[in-house]
Amino acid sequence: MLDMKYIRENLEEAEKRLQTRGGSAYLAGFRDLDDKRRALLKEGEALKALRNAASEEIARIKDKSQAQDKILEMREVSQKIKSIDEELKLVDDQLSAFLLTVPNVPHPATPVGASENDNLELRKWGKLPQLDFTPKPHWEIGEQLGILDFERGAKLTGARFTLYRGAGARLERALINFMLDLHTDQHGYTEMLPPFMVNRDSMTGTGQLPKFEEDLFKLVDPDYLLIPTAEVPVTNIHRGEILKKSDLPILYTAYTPCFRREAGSYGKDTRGLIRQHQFNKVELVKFTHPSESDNELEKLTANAEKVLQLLEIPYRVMALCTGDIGFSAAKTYDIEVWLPGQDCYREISSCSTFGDFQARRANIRFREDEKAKPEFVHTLNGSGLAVGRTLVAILENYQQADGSVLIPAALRPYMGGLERITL
RNA sequence: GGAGAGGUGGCCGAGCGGUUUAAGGCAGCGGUCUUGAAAACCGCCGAGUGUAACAGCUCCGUGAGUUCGAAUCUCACCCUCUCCGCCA
Repeated sequence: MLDMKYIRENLEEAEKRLQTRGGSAYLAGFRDLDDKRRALLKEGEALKALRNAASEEIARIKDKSQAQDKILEMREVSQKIKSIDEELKLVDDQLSAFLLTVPNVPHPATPVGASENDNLELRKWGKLPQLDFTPKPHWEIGEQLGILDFERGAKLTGARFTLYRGAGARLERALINFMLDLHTDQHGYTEMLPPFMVNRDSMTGTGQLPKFEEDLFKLVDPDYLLIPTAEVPVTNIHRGEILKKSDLPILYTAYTPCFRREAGSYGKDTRGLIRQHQFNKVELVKFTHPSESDNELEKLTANAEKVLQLLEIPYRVMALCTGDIGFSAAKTYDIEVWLPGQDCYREISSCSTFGDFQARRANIRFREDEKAKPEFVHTLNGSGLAVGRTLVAILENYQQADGSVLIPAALRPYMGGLERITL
């Protein structure tokens, strides 16, 4: 959520910056609602002050029959207050509902552009594998080795669900442990294991609600929603809290499955593991001092990159442009991994800073010093990494001419010493 | 699922219709004293909104209601704890 005061005082600038995302008239209607709200507030408060003073007076009069005039007068004032409050609540609800649907203002460093074609490539890492045979896509490798079963996944649930088997299941689990160990032991993150379903307040805090409900899986009876990313429960850990400045930055990592409806992506990536309704991810989340968030985004991205470096898989880092960043994000780096079986780079991690956008929604604050007023922290998060897509990258980059797949050296201890997956 | 108890400021905890601007304590901050520390004593010490600064207004789990006036009374919901049942 944007700062109302900022919008009020910088309406044109805010609108202009928002429009670099590609839409138009993001803030239309704000001025009217805001003026109306403030007028009602002022009127109501004046009447309440009057009533409070009169109530005190009535309290002091011992013989209440002497106070009848005042009481009758206040009865009318209270009626007036009630109707103003009702109207105010209506306007208030409209205004906050409106503000919750306005996306974040892009960071000044986010390159301006209309679509993913305008994203900037910042750096490349690793050598693309030179294969003396035609590389296969991971779904063929996985099916041939008997470690990925797409048909039975569909039988058990439906499209975009996959059954992992044997060394495939083990590899997924090895990757989860490998990533968590790296981030906790080497990068200073504290491991969390949060609930996989959350309430509406949590989804609103990070920005999934109210605008993106159709992307979420919902439970029927308690009104809970399955998390689309660990970002939601982990960022909401500190919802409504005032943190100690000395505790910042707070670094959390968490493994969770992620559940996404993928509404609107019918026919996209229908083969293989790339786009599933349920996938595993190890997430990195930070709560930082506002002055440190830019730095911390660089570090967080480097932490995610480290996973691919240790696995020795080539990748590149992209700076997303204003037209391609997510609703809550101010600035985003995508890490794209090389997939020889598909002859392209695919997103495997998305690392973002949200500025105070989520902190304002979720009311997460800190104090500059003991006596200072609380201020909003900055929140950041990134995949470290998407596990299923990492498994895809291993299958495609480490595939051999005979159909087997080598296990990256860093992962072998997590695979019981297994060096190669064969039929 | 059944029965009971309870949700008050960073924490503990009083208050159950009108000097409550939420008692008191702990923690925290500042000071006196001290070589220094501790102890003792004194002062400050929730959040939001608003103002040049005051003032004003709102907030005692959430929402509705009764009343001139609600932390306090009524109703609904949420959450926590205890016991019973069931259960990995």
